[in-house]
Amino acid sequence: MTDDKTRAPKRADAQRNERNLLDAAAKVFVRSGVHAPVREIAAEAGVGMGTIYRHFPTRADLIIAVYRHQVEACAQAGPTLLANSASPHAALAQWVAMFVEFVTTKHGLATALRSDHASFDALHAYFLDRLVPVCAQLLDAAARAKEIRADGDAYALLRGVGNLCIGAEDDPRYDPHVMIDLLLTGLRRRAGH
Amino acid sequence: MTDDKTRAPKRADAQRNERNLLDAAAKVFVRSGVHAPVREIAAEAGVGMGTIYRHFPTRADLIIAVYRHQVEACAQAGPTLLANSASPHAALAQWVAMFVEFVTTKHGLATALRSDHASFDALHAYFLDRLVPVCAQLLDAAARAKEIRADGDAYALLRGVGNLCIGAEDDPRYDPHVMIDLLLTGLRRRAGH
DNA sequence: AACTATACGGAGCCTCGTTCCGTTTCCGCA
DNA sequence: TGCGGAAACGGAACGAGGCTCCGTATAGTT
Repeated sequence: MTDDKTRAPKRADAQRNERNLLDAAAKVFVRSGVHAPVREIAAEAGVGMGTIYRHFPTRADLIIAVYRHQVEACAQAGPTLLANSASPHAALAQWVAMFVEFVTTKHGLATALRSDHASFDALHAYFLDRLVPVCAQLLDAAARAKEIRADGDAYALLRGVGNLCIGAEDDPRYDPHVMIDLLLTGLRRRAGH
Repeated sequence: MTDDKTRAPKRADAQRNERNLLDAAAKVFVRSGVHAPVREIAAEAGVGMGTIYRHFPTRADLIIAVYRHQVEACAQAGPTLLANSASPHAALAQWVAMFVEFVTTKHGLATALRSDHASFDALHAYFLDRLVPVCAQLLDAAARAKEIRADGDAYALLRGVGNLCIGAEDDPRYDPHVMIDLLLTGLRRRAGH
């Protein structure tokens, strides 16, 4: 699926700069959050701003590149958890917790995921494309095991959980885990039904 | 509680401008959302920008002033619903629905409520100060009626519900009501416990 | 070594928030 | 009625940040 050999091998300096940029961005995201000024990232990497925009036309592209590994890991954890957990619902809960951990750990990622600004469309699309199927699989398994209602919607659930993570880091009074537990509990089939 | 007579009656033109500004802001918020440029609001009202900042030092102040009526209505609806509903949980659900309706109806209000930007602190504070006690009262009544778990936290619930409303208007695939139902269901005491 | 496609850097333009201050307007008082 | 000064006004101007554009530098090729 990737394009290692497909077309136009990049020049050596371009490849080097791309790596530098990724490292620099990762560092800056930790320091100043995902919304750090473009200039700051360029400075950290020691390149001009033209370079940053050439490699990553939108901020979303850069964020995606920086966090790709973790998103992939999260996606792959789905089936693994399903195989190794006591029940599908437990797997779902663990997987959601993993997602929450990831999202809340990065300054402002949750907010960026929900930004309405057009330039973040690619970010939404990537996260959703990659994770909704995994979530759907977990939901499905839990539904088949009669542990949850059958009408769970993976897309909405992921959106909801992502939303619930917003503001987690700068508000000690608000703990998204509690709300997310409530959500997953609500999803559960009642004993009597 | 208001300061009609308390101090320094404003000049007639100042009062007039404040009204104009409120009307203009309301109109602009509908047209362009709560994040519309300050210049646009000033232009709509036919005043300079200095004027807008003099009356409403921060955007939050303006938003609060524009929506004060509705927030008050929402706050007052709490006790009324409690008195007139079949059960406290039903009242809670209705009240939350009312809040959701209000928040999702205004372009970007939900997002603004969760913006981490310092200038919106007043907005958070106002909404929370006004509505958390009402929510707590409903939660309390429901807990006393043994309809829900006793550990419900009004602050967290309101935050969570507000968060779940984010992105409702520009994503037809995401319906906050479903997620909020799940949340309230999760809050419910299980039959067996 | 010469040549050219690539890539680079950062000045510059744009939008938007916010401030500042010279000008205008209101209104109590003589 | 006319004046003086406090209260308001308006918008130019400044700073911060996003994004573009193009003259310059260089890797890779012949």
